[in-house]
Parts: sequence; C-alpha cells; structure tokens
Amino acid sequence: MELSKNFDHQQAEAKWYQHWLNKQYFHSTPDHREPYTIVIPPPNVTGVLHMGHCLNNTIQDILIRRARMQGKNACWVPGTDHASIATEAKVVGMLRERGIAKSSLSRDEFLKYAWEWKEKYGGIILQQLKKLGCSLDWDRTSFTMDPDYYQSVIKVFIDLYNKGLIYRGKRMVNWDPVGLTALSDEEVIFKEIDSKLYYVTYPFADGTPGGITVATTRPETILGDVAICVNPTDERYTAFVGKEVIVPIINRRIPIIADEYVDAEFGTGALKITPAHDKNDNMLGLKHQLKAIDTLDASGKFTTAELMEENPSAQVQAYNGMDRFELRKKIAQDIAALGQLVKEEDYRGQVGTSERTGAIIESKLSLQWFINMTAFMEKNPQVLEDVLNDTIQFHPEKLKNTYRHWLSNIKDWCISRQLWWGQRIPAWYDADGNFVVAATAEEAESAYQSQFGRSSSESGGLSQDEDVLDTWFSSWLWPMEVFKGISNPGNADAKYYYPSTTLVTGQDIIFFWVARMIMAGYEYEGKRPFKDVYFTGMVRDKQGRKMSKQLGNSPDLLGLIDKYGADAVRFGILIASPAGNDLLFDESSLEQGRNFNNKLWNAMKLVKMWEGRQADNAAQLADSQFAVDWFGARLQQVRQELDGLMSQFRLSEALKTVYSLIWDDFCSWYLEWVKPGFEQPISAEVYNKTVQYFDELLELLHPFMPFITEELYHNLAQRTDDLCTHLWSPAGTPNAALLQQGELLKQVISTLREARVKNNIKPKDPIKLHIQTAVQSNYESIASVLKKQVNATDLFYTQEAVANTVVVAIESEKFFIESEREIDTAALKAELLKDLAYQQGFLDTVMKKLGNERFVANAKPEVVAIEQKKKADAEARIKTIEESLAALG
RNA sequence: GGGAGCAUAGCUCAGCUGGUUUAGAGCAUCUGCCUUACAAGCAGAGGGUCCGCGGUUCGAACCCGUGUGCUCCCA
Repeated sequence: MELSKNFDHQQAEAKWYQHWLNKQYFHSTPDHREPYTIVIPPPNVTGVLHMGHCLNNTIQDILIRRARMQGKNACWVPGTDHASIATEAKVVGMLRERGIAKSSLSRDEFLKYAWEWKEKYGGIILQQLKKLGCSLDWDRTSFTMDPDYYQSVIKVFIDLYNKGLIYRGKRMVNWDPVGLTALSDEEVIFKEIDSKLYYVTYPFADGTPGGITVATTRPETILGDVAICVNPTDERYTAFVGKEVIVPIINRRIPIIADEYVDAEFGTGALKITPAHDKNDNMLGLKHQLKAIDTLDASGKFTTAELMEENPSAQVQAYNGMDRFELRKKIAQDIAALGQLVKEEDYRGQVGTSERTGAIIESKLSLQWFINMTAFMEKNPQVLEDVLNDTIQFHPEKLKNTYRHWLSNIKDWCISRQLWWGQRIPAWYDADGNFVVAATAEEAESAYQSQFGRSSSESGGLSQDEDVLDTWFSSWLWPMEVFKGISNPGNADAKYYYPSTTLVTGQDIIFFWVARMIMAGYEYEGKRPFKDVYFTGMVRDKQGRKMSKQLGNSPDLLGLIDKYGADAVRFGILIASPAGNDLLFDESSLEQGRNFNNKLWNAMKLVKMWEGRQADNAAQLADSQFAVDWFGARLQQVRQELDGLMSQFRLSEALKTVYSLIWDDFCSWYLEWVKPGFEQPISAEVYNKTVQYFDELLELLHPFMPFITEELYHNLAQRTDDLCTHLWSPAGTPNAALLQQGELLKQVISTLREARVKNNIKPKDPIKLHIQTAVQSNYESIASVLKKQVNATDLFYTQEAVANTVVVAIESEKFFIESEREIDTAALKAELLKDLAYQQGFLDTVMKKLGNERFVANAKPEVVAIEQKKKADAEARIKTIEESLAALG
C-alpha cells in the first residue's frame, strides 16, 4: 500500500466515525459490567458548536472512551434543552422575517411554529459533535420537551407544590412595555443614553422651612415614592433622619430613612425610594418594610389603580393613561410650577433596553412562582453536606467554597417565565384569582370542586396560567429523566445508570444547573446524581477576553476542524487547558496538534518501511535488545503515571505525558535506537516488539485523538478488531534498573552530542570514544546504542586520561572524544571552568546547610543524608573537572 | 457592597507533605543541519528579583500577615 506524505484527516474522520456507528460501539444497554455514565450538559437547541462546547465535549469523550477501553459499560447520553428564552427569541425572529407578529398568533399557533423551528434547526449542534468525534449513544438522544420529559417536569412541579415547597409571590422583573413580556437579565442590553437629572425638593411635613432635595432621572415615578433615603454617615442629613417630607403633587407624607446603600457622592446624596419601579429601591423597600405603590401599567402608562385609597386630586387623575416619557416632562413641569424643581442637569447613564423590541426596560413587580429554597434545603441537607464531604467530588476542589457560600445564602428560586415555549405552569385560575394546581383541565376542575366546594363555572370557569417554567426547572431533572427515572421510576435503565459517574460542565453554571441537579437528585432519588464533577474554565481569546458574538472573537470551529483535523483541535484545546482554569485559546496550539499528527504518521511510515525488511538478524537483535527492554519498562511507568493523573482529572497533563512519551521516548529515542542501518534488514523480533509498542501507544492516545489512532492501528497490521473498543493491556510494574540505565544512556548521548556541537565535530564525522568509569558493566548493554547515537566507530574503556581528546564528565565518569578535527582547547577550557564555577557554587550551598548545627540537629536524618550525598557528588564532580582541566594544560 | 480565586521564563502553565543536585515543561526565540520516517522535521543553546514588604522556621516558590495588580461570582 502506498502511504501518503501526510495524514489525511478529512478522509479518516468521515470513514471511522461512520464505521464506529455501524458497529454500534457507542450504544450501551445495561449488563453485568460496571457502568460508566455521563449525561451531556444539554446544549441549547438554538446553539451551534463553539469553543466552550469543544473543550467540554472533548473532555467527556476522553473520559468515556477511556472507560470503554477499560472494559466498563460506557454510556454517554446526548440531548438538548429547549432553552425557552433563546428559542422563543429565534422563533419570533423567524416569524418576523415571514412578516408575522407573535402578538397576532394564538399560543397554539405560535407553538406550532416553534416546533417547526426546532425540528429544522434543533439538531445542528448534535451533528457537529459527531465531527468532533464524540462517542455519544445517539439512540438515547433526549430533549427537555419530549412528551415524557414534559410530563415529568409537570409532575415535579405539582409534587413540590403539594409538599408546600412552591408558592406564588411578588417579584421585580425586567418588563418590556412594548413586547408586553418579562425579560431575563440576559435579554436586557445596557446602552449609554442621554437624559436629565432633575433636582426636586420635598418639603418637610412638620412645616419646618426648607426640605430635602433629591436628584432623579425618573420624575414620572415620583407619585410612587414611599421614602427618602440617605447614607447614615452623611453629616448633611443625619439631623433629618426620622423626619417626614411631603411628596410633590400627590402630597403623601413619607419618612427620611438611612441606609448604607446610598452613595453620598451621587446627586445630592439623598435618594427617593420607589419600590414598585426600581430594583434597588425594591430591595431597600423590603429591608425597611416599605409599601410598594405601582403607578405604571403593563404598557408603561400612568395608572391611578393603586392610588385610589389616597383620594388622588384631579391633577393626579388627569395623568391617567399618559405614557411614561410624556409623563416625565409633564411632572417635571408641574413640579417646576410648584417651585420645587431646583434645577435640571444633563446626564449620561446606562439604561436597560429590550434585546427584542429595543424598548427601555421597566422594573416591574409581578406575581411569579417560587421554590422556597430554605425549606427545600432543610429537607435535603445532603445537597450541601455531600459536596463538602466529597461524596460528590468537585474538581477543582476550590469550587466547594463557592458552592457552600451560595447554598448558605440561598434565595428562593423564581421558576416562572413570561413565555410560551416551555412547560406551561399547571395552575388554573377562576375569575377571582383563586387557583388550583393540577396536571390537566379535568383534574383541575375536580380539585377546584373539592377545594372550593363549587363548580368553577360559577366563577367564570378555569383558565390555565399563561407562563412557562424556567428551563433550569426541566434540566435539573436531566440525569434522572434521560433514563426516564421520573416518568417511569425504578425502570431497568434508571436503576443501572443512575447515579451517573462524572459530570463535565462549565463553572459558570455551578448554581443554575449543577447545584439544582444535586437538589433534584436527593429529592427524587435520595441519591447523588453523579460522583465526580469536573468544572472546565471559560474559553477566552489570546488577550484573555471572553469569546462572544459581539466581539467576533470566537473562531469558526467547523472551519478549524476542516483545516487542522478533529484530532488536532481536540489536542490543541486540551493541551492549553490547565485543569479547571480558564483557557486562552490560540490557533498555534492546534498547529502543535497537527504537527503531532504528522509525527505519528511518519513514525508509522518508518515502521511500515521495516515491515517488508524483516529477517532473522541476530546482530541487530542484540544491538537493539536494550532499547526494546527499556521502552517496555518506560511504557509501564507511563501507564502508572497516567492512571494517577486521570484519577485526579488532570487531563491536560495526562495528554502532555502521552505526547512526550510518543514524541521524545518513542520517536526520538527508541526508534532511533532500534533503527537498522540504511536499507539493512531489521530483526523480526525487534519489529514485532516495535509494532506491539506502537499499538500500546495508540491505545493510550486513542481517547484523546480517536481518528488518527484508529487509522494508524489499522495501517500497522491486519486487524480483526477496532481500537475504539480494544481493551487496554494490563499495566505491569516497570523495571527500575532498566529505567535508570535508560536515563544514563540518554544523558551520555546528550552530553556527547553537546560536546560534538561545541567542538565543531559535524554529525557525519566519526569519533572514537574512550570511557573512564568505575563500573564498566553499566555500559556494556548500552554500548551499541551509544556508539550509533554519537557516531562512534570504536568504544574503549580506559583507566586514565587520553591525550589529544575532547573530554566531558558526568558525575565522576569521564568521556574522551577522539576525532580527526582540531581540538579547540580554549573553548573546552571555558566550558569546564563554567561548569566548575556552577559545581562550586552548588557545593557552597550544601556546605552552608551542613555547617549549620541547627540544621543537622533538627532536620530529619534522611534529609541530612541527602545533603551529605549531594556534598560527596559535588566533590567528585569538581575533582573530575579539575583533572580534565589539568589534562588540558 | 459581600464572597472566592489568581500572580513562577517572552506566552501558557507544572511544581502534590516546607528539604528532589543553587526552580521545571510546552510553545515562542536564537544557532547549526534539506542526515536515510518526519523542515509540520533533526541536533543544540539562551532565557527567572518565583508580584512587593514583613513574619514563622535550621530551611520558604510553598505556611502566616500585609500591600499591590488582575479575574470571576453574588447583589
């Protein structure tokens, strides 16, 4: 077979992925083996693959492929979540392009379009994961709006409601008065907007002359003011705290209160508090138990609905129905007419606008559904305990702090969203606002009758809540419901696969998702949902900036896979990813991955070249014996290292270790050591060993770089199996003596090569090597390799200095290089002097330690022994160098 | 405002229990090589105030305090 110059990744990727699928290697069913289960963090159906997914899914694939090759029953479940906010925005966008306004559609009509959109685009990201090589069990693909899943979410809502853990309450939301919907924080875009700061004086209620002046950008909310707040340390106002002032126009008496929240530097240092129309005011209002008075309706127009008991004046009533911006000017004018407007100032500030309609956001109080987290946590203390005691192990461990801090200060969870795409809240209201919670209209009706003792038709019939549940309220069930653990509790899959083994996700969703899965796991299974959680950092660009659409700094991942190959992309992203820390992405690391592919490919080509040149070559076998034995030991050593690294989730280091084993130990050392002379035959035994080692290297690398390893595995020999499901060779104990001798050999070769370079002995110029050693037997097994690697025609052992040679030393051993080339004595001398200075400096530090009586008295005996050994070694080296210098004259 | 984390070579990071031959790796840089698998390569080299200050200790990159700078989370 003719081998191409380089690895053709495109061809190999398509071929092997399809082959693995055909063989059903990724499909798992319960059996007698130990399960290794990962549920994918479901990407948003609107998503396309980005660098974050790439990192995250590469890691999951490494873990799952490794488990599969270790003989575990590996199951990696794919799927997507319905992402109510993002998807609804996409669907609205699609409709807009078709000239359809969401407001012109009924809920059912809109949902039909939404499903149409989901069927068309919702699977894109899953297809992209295949390009990356992800070995997911596609038969188990789940979606958070699948019928069973949907019912599970509803079931859980009803269950928690019945347990008294869900309640309905008021809360501030970001309200879009044009779109008539609440928005999540993510959908609010802050813009710099020019406005005015109005300085308004509130006179004292007790008739004391003067008053307190506040600066506000929003005079239209003045009629909802319930207090004036100042900083308690602000001496200008301390005397006024506790007094009352009169709100202009509406003439309400309100208190002056003190709170550290207020910034004395801003405006006048006095803040008007309008809890119904500002998030921070609302917070202060709750803290100081102030009433919230709403003066704006859903479309941002003035309403007196909540002012009626104050008997509003005709002036106030006249504002009714006035738009908020018109009202702002009007009220400013009216206050000016009262002589209470001190001044107006231009002001530029951040204002929230709707991502969808562009309208300026109002903070608005609205009725929402909540989970009482305090009660929930009292019921499920393990949610915190089992993370702190490592029943669920976090990697990196430092995130336990974050988790504990959040859970110890937990706020109630608002689970309703003013959207249509998602699980509709199963609450049913009569015309008076009485409600029941039930899965269906029929159940709601009977619940209503038993609860209120009458048919709902007497109260105008029942209508279902218009809102849906937060997407996290469905994805917190993910590790259970992908195995139908909620919809069909106790089924065989759920029993076998739950709890899952490892979760791999981003640190940014530790609260939104990880914590909540743990909550749901304990509430519904009484068990942790996973054993280990590996948190990846955030992928940033070279300058450390977050990847974002706005910055346009996220690379086109599929383009990169095309250009460098999936293996190179996997390599590049993982090698740059210290465990649990943010990752600065730079295309050059992909280049390193591609170069590694090339290296592997060429190593394979070299070995293939030998395939047809095998012979019963005893001399070649004898010359290579040490290399063969040594590499076998080295492989065992690295296997042990890898087990340790992988169990600590130090994946990046594990990959570096395999990389260096292949590039340095196998390619740079081993292959060169066993390489026969030009067009010479290779010993069949050495050849077979080499292929066996190569196989083992491919095994170790396969989880990281699946495509090229599978390709090479099949290129190296005729196979009856595939690497993908090949079981790992058992690790043995490495022979320490062999390893040590290997290190000596490497060191001698490097030292001699360095000496050659420094003395201008060209690689092609042969030398004769004389070794002065106390232990000649150390060199006998490595002599043939050593000769080859330093291009020595002859090797002698000597007991004394050899004249007219270049001399170098390792420990107390000396090497004399005899060459045709003229020796540069001056350069050699300079080298030796430099080394001497280093060794003497080193000896000094050791002597200082040993000369310190308190060190000798206090340090552990073995530590003192080490220092004494250092001293002896350094002295021996110094002696060798001095002798060499003397020989040079 | 509350909390967490980080600072080691030009860059990205290891350095685990304080003592591992006066601090290591990869990438980048420099020098020499189109040597027979690989120039996407080979053989070498240079590069450090372990953020500053103070303390504990016989001994500190590592422990404690403090300052500075950066990052993230929550409000």
